[in-house]
Amino acid sequence: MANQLDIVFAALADPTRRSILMMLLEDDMAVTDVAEPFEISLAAISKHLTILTNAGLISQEKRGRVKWCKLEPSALRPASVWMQSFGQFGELDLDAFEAFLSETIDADHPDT
Amino acid sequence: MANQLDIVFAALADPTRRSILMMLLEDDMAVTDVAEPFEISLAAISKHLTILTNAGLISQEKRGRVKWCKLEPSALRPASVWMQSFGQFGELDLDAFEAFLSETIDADHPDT
DNA sequence: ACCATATTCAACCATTTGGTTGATTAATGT
DNA sequence: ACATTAATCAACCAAATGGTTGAATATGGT
Repeated sequence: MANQLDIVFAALADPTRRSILMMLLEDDMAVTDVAEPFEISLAAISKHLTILTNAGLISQEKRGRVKWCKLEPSALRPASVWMQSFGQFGELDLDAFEAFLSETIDADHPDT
Repeated sequence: MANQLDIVFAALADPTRRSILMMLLEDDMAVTDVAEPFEISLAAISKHLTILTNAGLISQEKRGRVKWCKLEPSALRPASVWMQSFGQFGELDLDAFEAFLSETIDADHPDT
């Protein structure tokens, strides 16, 4: 019954999942490697990855015994577009974004 | 413990709450009037409004016995900025947005 | 064949979420 | 004073969420 926006926003509402997405910005990763920086169990990470996959935010492809996770940024588009309806902050302020991004990485990534 | 992004994305993950935000795009509204199009109880709407207020997405001001709800679009900025990190869809396609918006209003607003 | 590695599954648990109803508080109209 | 209207509170409920552990399922290396 939940629509795509529900699912995408709910997926983004968890800091572990946002952190995973940030990690995947750099490169595709195996499930075990995704889990490595976090203190929770591999099974918990696996669940988070399922949620991200259901939201379309990542895709997973199994090669051998390794399942590779790949960022799918286009899945964010509907949510991003939705937010622009309130977006009287106009065009993106890239400097503010860079500052925000580095803070976020520090706060969200347990190990970096 | 939850940070602001958690709270904002979680607030946006519910279709009733997004619908309320859309309604408030047009004008400030009293709680009773916000509740009118929905089939759930006034108390449930009141809870949704508390969640939106905690996320900073609306503000509420009591004048007389009426509590007015006002959209606070600037609260969306951090979330919107965050999403741009994945935004290889570049600048906003306004036509796509308009189309999306009208669909969303139809789907989310029970009465319109 | 055997063992190790990668990942998921299943069952469980505590907390949160979104809803309900009935009572309550506060402001207004007559 | 009294009834009406606006909104929240309190107690409760079912379902979803985010986590755990231990077992199961592939796949790969030797």
